[in-house]
Amino acid sequence: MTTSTTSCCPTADANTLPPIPDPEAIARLAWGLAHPARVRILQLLVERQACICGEIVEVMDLAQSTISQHLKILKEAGLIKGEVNGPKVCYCIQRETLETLKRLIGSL
Amino acid sequence: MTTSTTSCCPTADANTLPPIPDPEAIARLAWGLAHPARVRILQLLVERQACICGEIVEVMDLAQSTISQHLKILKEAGLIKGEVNGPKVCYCIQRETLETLKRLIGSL
DNA sequence: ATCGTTAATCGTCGATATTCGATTTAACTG
DNA sequence: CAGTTAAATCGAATATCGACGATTAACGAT
Repeated sequence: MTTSTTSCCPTADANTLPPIPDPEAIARLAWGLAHPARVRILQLLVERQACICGEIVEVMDLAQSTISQHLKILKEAGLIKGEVNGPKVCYCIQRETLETLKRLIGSL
Repeated sequence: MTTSTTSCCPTADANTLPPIPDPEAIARLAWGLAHPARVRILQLLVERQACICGEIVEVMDLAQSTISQHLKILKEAGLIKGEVNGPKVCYCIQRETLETLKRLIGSL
């Protein structure tokens, strides 16, 4: 990475200057948290280990289609993943992405 | 806080169950980072210690008015503050808010 | 195969974001 | 005071979001 002109400082810059993270990557993840309903869903999924879509709908007085839309956004951001279980879908946090987000925010 | 019916568990819940952070507070801050241009501005302000508005405009090919708008949003979110310096305005990160954001995200 | 349940998708509406050029405001300079 | 520079604000066009009800799709059970 960086370059292949390895004459000087072969590993230094890679280690000492963590490249500035892609603003789009941060924005994309932050966007997942940029709505109270989505934050609440994430909090729910953290509180319980996982959660059926229907339970989320019950807790959060918003229409089922609206919740589904938010779940889609969270899924596209990679913040959650859903596992089909018969006619139900069980959602849970995608831990790695959440850690990535924390690390990226931490870089600021 | 909590309530004033102090009969049982006077301090326990406040200390052992860090209350679930207000989703709106998280969303409001995350919203500030939910656009690549705003992330880049924040990165600029971290990289340099502070930055004149004009410098930001030069770096980031967007119209001056657009940058000004993003700066306004960041300021309203409390993520930056601007200090008038003659005809110029010098922007810098508002450290406390950024730390708050990190802490809130960390709570997930 | 049909029904009932669960979740995703579609279509629409109003609200809000994003961007720009043009104008205004503010402050220094000669 | 007139002129210059810097930044904010205005106004408008476009795009995207957020919400909902209605419909569709997927699956289990009878």
